[in-house]
Amino acid sequence: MSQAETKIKIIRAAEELFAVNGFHHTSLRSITAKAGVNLAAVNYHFGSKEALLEAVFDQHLLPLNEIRAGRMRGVAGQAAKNRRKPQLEEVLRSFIEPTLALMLRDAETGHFRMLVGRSLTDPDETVRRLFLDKVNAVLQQLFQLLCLALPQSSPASVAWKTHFAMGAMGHILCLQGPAAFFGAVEEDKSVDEIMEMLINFIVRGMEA
Amino acid sequence: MSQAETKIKIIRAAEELFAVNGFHHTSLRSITAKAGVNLAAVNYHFGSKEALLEAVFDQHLLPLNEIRAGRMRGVAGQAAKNRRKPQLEEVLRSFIEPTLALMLRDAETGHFRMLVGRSLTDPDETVRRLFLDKVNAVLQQLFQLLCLALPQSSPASVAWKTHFAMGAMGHILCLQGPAAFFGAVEEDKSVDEIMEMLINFIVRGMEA
DNA sequence: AGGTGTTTAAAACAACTGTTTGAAAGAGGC
DNA sequence: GCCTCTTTCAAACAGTTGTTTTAAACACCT
Repeated sequence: MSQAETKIKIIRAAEELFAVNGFHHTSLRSITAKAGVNLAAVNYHFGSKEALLEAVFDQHLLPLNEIRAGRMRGVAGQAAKNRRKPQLEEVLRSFIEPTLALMLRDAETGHFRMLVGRSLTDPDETVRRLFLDKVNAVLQQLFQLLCLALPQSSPASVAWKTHFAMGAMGHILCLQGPAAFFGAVEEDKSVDEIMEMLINFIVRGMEA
Repeated sequence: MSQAETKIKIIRAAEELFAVNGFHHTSLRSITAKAGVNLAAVNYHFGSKEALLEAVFDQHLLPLNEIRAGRMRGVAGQAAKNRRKPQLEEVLRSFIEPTLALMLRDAETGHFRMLVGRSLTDPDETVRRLFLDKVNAVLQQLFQLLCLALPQSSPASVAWKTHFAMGAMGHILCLQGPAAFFGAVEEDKSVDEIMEMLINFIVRGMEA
């Protein structure tokens, strides 16, 4: 088995187990068993359990950050060229659409969705820091753009509204399988419908 | 030392450590060390670590649930008496105000705030279930009331909007200390200002 | 083929976990 | 005083964790 194969098998297994059981609740033994590799392979290929988590993050987050940053630059550029402020909905779409497209649309990354949702508020400081460092730059970019889109709001207000928005988005990423929290009523919505509802919810909320 | 004293000292120490480090990252040894009691005291007085977590939840959640349920019944009763639908903002206030009043106002329970915020999406199924079982009834009550307040929305839509709202509220409960995420701009807001912003955000979002 | 560097394998390591034990100390009634 | 019940204590238990170690297997080049 080639080096790349083993690493990929480990990452795949780790992604699922980290997402479902959490980082700390997942043992290297369960990862390597699921991946069909030897226990020592993780430390050989990645160095440590924590470095493995970082590899899982990077695999999806690095490309996603590229896309989000690109779209946000596009929105900012268009606004600057036309000498007007960026549209609130445009700004939010440039961040949310790529995020949820990756997280919700693709069945393959369904597990990664939960991992991201929980990493925002993981009880473990290590996990939180690792994740936040990966997305900090793009979050700052989003905040700057929102300040331009909402010139009548103070930066402090925009900051809190951004927190509300992140909370709303992050929470639905955490939901397990068919989310039957309030009866079974949530199920009869498509992913796109949910995303449109979320964007609408946040736009109206931020305009307030 | 009386039995009650020891139990209270353990609960206090556990509340803080569970909130800051998470349930699984907190060892019984660190709890008993902080509380100044013997290691075996937890299992003697509570039976298990999990039962201790439940005791921490109950101490704050049982009274809080009473208050929330009472206020929501009040709103529902007034609406029924006047033969009109309940006001959306009234409904949300009856749930959010008691919650945030307990969580944010009281410095003593600042730790419990984080514990609640994280329990909603804790990676550990045990913690999540334990918490959700404690708040499930009042969440269902909230959902029913929101359906009445938003008759033009389908139950499925209301369910998702409720998820968004819970996410926004839960997320700000998780924030650590002075939340300096986007510069240091979040700090110059009082707790009441934040709560009003949050209610406003959710009301507008749900009306959409 | 032979040698070289990389990858796997099983076992052991040291540290930590929640829980249990059995004896010691304490409290309260008579 | 003594007796009984409750509470504390230090020690040990059994299990799991991430990480190392040492040797074997493999792949690849000359």
